[in-house]
Amino acid sequence: MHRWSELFIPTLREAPADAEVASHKFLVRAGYIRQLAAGIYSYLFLGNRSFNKIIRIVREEMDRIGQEFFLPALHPREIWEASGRWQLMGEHLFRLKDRKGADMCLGMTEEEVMTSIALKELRSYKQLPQIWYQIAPKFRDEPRPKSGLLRIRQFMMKDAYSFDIDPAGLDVSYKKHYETYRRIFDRCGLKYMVVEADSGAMGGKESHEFMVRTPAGEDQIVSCDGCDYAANMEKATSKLAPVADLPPEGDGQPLLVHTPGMKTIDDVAKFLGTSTNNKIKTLALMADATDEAGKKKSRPIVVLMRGNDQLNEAKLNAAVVTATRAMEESEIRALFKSPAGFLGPLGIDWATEIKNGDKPVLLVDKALEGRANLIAGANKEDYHQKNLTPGKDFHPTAYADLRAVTAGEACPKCGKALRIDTAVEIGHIFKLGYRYSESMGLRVLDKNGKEVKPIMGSYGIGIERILTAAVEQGNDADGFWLPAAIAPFEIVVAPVNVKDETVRAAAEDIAKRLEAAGYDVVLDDRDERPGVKFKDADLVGIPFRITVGKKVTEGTVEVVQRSTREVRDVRISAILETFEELLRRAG
RNA sequence: CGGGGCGUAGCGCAGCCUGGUAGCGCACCUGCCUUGGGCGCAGGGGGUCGUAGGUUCAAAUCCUAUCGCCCCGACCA
Repeated sequence: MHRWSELFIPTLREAPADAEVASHKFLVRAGYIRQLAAGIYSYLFLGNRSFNKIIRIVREEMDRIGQEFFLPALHPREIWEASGRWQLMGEHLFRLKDRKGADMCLGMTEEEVMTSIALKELRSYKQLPQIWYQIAPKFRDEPRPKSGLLRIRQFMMKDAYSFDIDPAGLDVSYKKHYETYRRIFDRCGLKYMVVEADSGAMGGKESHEFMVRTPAGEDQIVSCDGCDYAANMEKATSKLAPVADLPPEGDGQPLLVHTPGMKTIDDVAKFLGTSTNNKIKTLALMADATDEAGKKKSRPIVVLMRGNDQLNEAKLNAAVVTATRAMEESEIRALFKSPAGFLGPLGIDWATEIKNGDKPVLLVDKALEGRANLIAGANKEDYHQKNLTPGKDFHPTAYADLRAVTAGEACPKCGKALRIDTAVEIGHIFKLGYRYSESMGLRVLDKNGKEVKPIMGSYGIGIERILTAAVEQGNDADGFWLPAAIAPFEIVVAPVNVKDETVRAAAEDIAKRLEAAGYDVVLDDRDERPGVKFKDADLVGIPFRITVGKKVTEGTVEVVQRSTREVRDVRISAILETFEELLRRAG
């Protein structure tokens, strides 16, 4: 039996000054965690108990679809070199040397190790499909660890990898994970959304993120209350209200207009008496790269958008497959022959495709596709152009969805108003495709004895993010409450006065019986005043409290539900039935 | 990496401007008292003032460097 008086549960009255978000404050105050360094935390008794319960759920569900491995955290450089990520990951990868001077790194994810096992061992289509997973620490040298356990440098991750003979097989493995993830997060008692996501630098096609809404989160999620549409901002779209085009002026050819000193979209629209949505916003960006010879070369990326739309950088990065930065004044003048404020698409020899070629890229947001008689800068100080029609007066390298969705716009599925929330990502599944089997040379023989590349999927769950999200999801001024399935204890039994023998014995008896019935119980047998015990019980995340007080003489105790603070008097003789109802049936 | 803030006892803070040998609350220890929401009284222990160097008779305090932590941004499989 767990007796509080013998346990190390260092609760604090005050949160550390450097904690900002609720989960950080409370996990420290409740004695779950202590910080060792930026983004590195120790889990104490309560934290570790909760952690292990989460892991057990993840393991039970993953065992239904896959096989658990345990892979090294310490990796040789070679396998990362082979996948191309020794370079790609840059400073994010923790690197070190062994005594012989050989380069090593700490695993930030395990595609390389899993694939290297697969490539040595998998020979035949008969061995596929495979789903291999592990639950193990991951290391990422984050430029800015933050918000307690939300973004840390060492964390526990369940990572799984699937190998299939063909895309149809991958669809099956993907779906299995999708369903398994739902079961895991349901069992963990989280309220979450599944959103369409950008697959990021990992490549691949289909991708879903499992998100929990909380102001502490780092991701922006667009969702619809009217239907099941939900997507990451990086991917979200909306049904835009149509904008009336201006009538052509004069002969309909591009028309130079004098706009002295009018540099901003608003200035120009007001000056010309039109809506900002008939004005083109021209964004001058630059993509830096190094060529084979190691020489730096930059390629201009110019983006055109509706006047009052905002660019979503993740969408842009996905479209051009590289990071971009704003152009410097000198670069603007070199390309446009004009100062900023009067930029436009005319008079520049744009590339005809994004890939290859050194010519500047003109990307036009889809919201401008099919529009006519727009207004843009004339690439001449104090002048703009009217009557500009994309495809007629200038030719975009490509059209792409680049605009950031804003709250209140119409859902692309059902048309209701979209909402935008911040959320924390607790899981991510995506179809990797052939990236690693390609780069690392994974091949098996198919039915016809022909060598084929298996297709892979990759699936991750952040263990501490489940805990963090649960705390963010259930807390108040006094502390937090975890779903019973992941709480360190389900019930705390609090005798109001341990010096009162009747009370003490009754509490002891109740705790024993509940424990015998299979509940995780802690008996707060400390010789403390009731207030101290109640405050601690409220703080530490245990979903139920049994208060054993004077009413024991009448055969009654109080059962308090932490989340609602609902109190009910329960006959001691009926205590097991009560929790049967409260915990077992509630799941 | 750019911008900002902070390092003084386990936690929260004051002292620094104007240099004079470190203080408050909570926590902790002992005793008494109390027992349905962090009780009361009395006594007590604990600090290289992040680190290094400098100025000075004297540095938590002034100067320089450095390390660490937090926040905003950039970044984020």
